[in-house]
Amino acid sequence: MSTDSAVRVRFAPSPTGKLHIGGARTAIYNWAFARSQGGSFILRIDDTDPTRSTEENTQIILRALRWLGLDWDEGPDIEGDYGPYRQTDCADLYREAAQKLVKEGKAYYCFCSAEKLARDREAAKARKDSFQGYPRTCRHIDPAEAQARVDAGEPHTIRLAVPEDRGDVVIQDAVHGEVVFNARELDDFIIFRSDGTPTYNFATVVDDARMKISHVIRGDDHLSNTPRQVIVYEALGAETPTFAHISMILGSDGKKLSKRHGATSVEEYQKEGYLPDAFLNYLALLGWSLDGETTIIPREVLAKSFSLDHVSKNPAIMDAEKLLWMNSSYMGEMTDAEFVDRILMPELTKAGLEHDSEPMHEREWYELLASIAKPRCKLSGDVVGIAHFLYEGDKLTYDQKSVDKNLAKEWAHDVLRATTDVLSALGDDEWHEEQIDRAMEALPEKLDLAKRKVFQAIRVAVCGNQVSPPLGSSMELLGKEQTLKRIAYAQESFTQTA
RNA sequence: GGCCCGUUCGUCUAGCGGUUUAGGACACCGCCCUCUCAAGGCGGAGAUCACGAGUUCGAAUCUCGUACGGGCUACCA
Repeated sequence: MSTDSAVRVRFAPSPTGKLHIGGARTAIYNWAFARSQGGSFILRIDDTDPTRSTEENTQIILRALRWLGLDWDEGPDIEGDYGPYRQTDCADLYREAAQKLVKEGKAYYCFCSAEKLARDREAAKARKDSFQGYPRTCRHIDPAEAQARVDAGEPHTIRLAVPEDRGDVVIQDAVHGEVVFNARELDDFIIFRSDGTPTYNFATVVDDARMKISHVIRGDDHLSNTPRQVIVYEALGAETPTFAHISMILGSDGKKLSKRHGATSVEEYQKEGYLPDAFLNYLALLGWSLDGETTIIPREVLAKSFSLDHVSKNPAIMDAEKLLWMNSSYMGEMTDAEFVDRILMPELTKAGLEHDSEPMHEREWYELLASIAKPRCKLSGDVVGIAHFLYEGDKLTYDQKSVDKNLAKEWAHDVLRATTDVLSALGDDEWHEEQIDRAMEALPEKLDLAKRKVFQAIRVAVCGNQVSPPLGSSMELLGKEQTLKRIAYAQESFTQTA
């Protein structure tokens, strides 16, 4: 535990791929923890592996984090007092730190080749030895001799000398509680590769210590690495932070999340039409709960009330259905105006139905459309399918099945004729949802037909499908002229005149 | 192989020794609303709390073991 009271947490992705769901949740927890504690959230790019890290991935990750609405206080693009914020810019720092440890006898040069080590490991495995790690061969080489071999250019790595008498490494994990490891089970692990680059367990600790990180919140896969890192902190003479290891996210079959489970990257969810707030809410709840009752948790509440002791220990299976529900729920909570600006216009424009420069209708028209589209959308793009019939003009596509079932009937002709009569009687200033509905109200009785028959016939005539938004509002949106035109066309083309 | 972690309705979870006939959410089913589709309202079904011992007057909650799943054991992160 840090004596420095300032809470500083970091999210440190390696840009070896896009930001996946698990990483996103780790970022969310770090961010929410920082915000709830009034601390700092730091973004660091852990790109020590030059062969797999790319600048493109870094940008994708940054973009995904911004989309999620996670703002960081220090990072590669926001210089703070603890830079650099990319590990590739820290090469000298790691080298100096490692050499200092060698000088102090806390680390040593190892000349064993990777091939030999692999062979030894295989042999130990074959013998079923209980200890299959590094036998500390080079630990006992005289320092002067080792230095001479290094100076002569002999390939070498640097290994940390785990203190013989270290005993138990006890970790007070904020989500798991006390976890005990025996230092004897730890190898003298490599902290510097023969190519002169630091390994993960070394680089992160150097950086976390340098950046005064107070809480390390990361995936469960690092729990077993933690004792190694604690040893590094101790060798460095740095204070160990509080650790919090969060569980993994699994696919629907309980296996590790992969492509065959569908979308795995944040980018894909964005493209599929999920709202950042809904996505954030869903992910936050996957392994954390506010009180066990509340499911809709706005980001401000998350940023205020997140706490590590409500983080669950067990792995969570990603539930796409619930995410979808969450998304529709967030859309439903928007005001019509918000829905128009954030969903409707962008989607209609993307679909080529509207153009940025000049909207085809008045603002009220879009807000009315928003009010009927909202409860019918699960994903942003769904509005296009709902609104499409309004943009088809005279070239409405009629669904054949709907026509067969509702228009190609003996009653349909009369229904449409009677509808035309009552609607024509409405003045232009009366062309509103309520008036339209009222005008058509008496039709079933007048025609002595079931409501369902009557309105479904009208629906198909006007919307082209037996499934559509409510008739009154649909007609209002369509306009009197277009509505009557469609009815006339349908009557002529599909109905049977006895 | 060794070490470490996890195990409450199908899924996410509440639960921190008695208030529990184990609560909520998604999904599912039914009813209501209704001109279709949604949304909404009401209700239902669904968990021998992985299993087995122990501690205790009392255990989903504490301890130990077993099983199953996962992680680490790399010159990956």
